[in-house]
Amino acid sequence: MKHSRQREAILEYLQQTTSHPTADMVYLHVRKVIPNISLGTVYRNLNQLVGQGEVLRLSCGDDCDRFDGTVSPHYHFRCTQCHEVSDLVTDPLEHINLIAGAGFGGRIDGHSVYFYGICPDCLANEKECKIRLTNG
Amino acid sequence: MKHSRQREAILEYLQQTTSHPTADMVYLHVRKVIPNISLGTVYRNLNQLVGQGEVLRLSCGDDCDRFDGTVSPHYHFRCTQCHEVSDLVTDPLEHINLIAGAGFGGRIDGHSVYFYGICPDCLANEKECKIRLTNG
DNA sequence: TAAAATATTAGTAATGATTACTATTACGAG
DNA sequence: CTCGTAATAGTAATCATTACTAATATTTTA
Repeated sequence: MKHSRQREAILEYLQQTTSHPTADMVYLHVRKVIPNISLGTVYRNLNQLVGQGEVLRLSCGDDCDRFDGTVSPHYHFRCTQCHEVSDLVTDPLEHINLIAGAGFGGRIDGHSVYFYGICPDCLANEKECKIRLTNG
Repeated sequence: MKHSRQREAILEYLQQTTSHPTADMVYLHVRKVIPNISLGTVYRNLNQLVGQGEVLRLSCGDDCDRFDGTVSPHYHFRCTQCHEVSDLVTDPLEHINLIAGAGFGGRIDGHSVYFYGICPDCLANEKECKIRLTNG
């Protein structure tokens, strides 16, 4: 399917960043290229791209959704301290669909996994704090 | 911790139902016992119960959160057709924390998994439809 | 016990992400 | 080019959730 200029710019940004921006962050960035694009257009095109499987929607329990231009199977990690969402390099766990499907009357098409904990940066800061508390 | 009458009623309802109600559904049910309870009170107490680990919050990418009074480890399935959320009887997959943690600089505290697909009921209806389409 | 301190509430207003709407603009087929 | 369709910008509306406040309930303390 051919993309409009606006949709193309949104997709390009998502494919080129490793962050997992919210709709608002996408809006702010794409405005640098198309200054008068509207937020509604961003939402509409994000939904369309998700529907076509060209973009992933991440709902990790934050107040707002995030979007990911990398559609190959991978998992996500959310820091419970800074709320940053990052990719996790792990082999896909396709077998868990089978485990879950055993004895289930329905059809399992897939799964999404969100790991949570403290990210490397916050962990470093935490340690730093403890050292500071101990020494001072 | 001692619960107020309102919080007790909310917790009781969540522990006794196998559905995974939204805050609004909790509100509607608890109103049968405490008719003038306010929606804000429901939200405030749900947040408090979640914070204390007495209730789970489910964020499966629906527009609104759902709540679960069963806190022992288990997984959830969301039907992409009727949007119903149900429990899935499966062994906990604790080992995937280790798999994911390999080579990751941060600390992984846990994970949440949502399976999706077609639930038994919708699957039955779908088949029925196809039969009907074929025959008529 | 009663008075004072604290916690919780009902009700309502505010917030913020997302969607709906509408008049206008871009664009491909004939 | 001209018509018809699709997409847009801008704005208003929606809906889940949170914030606020004056009033009520509960606990503490004397």
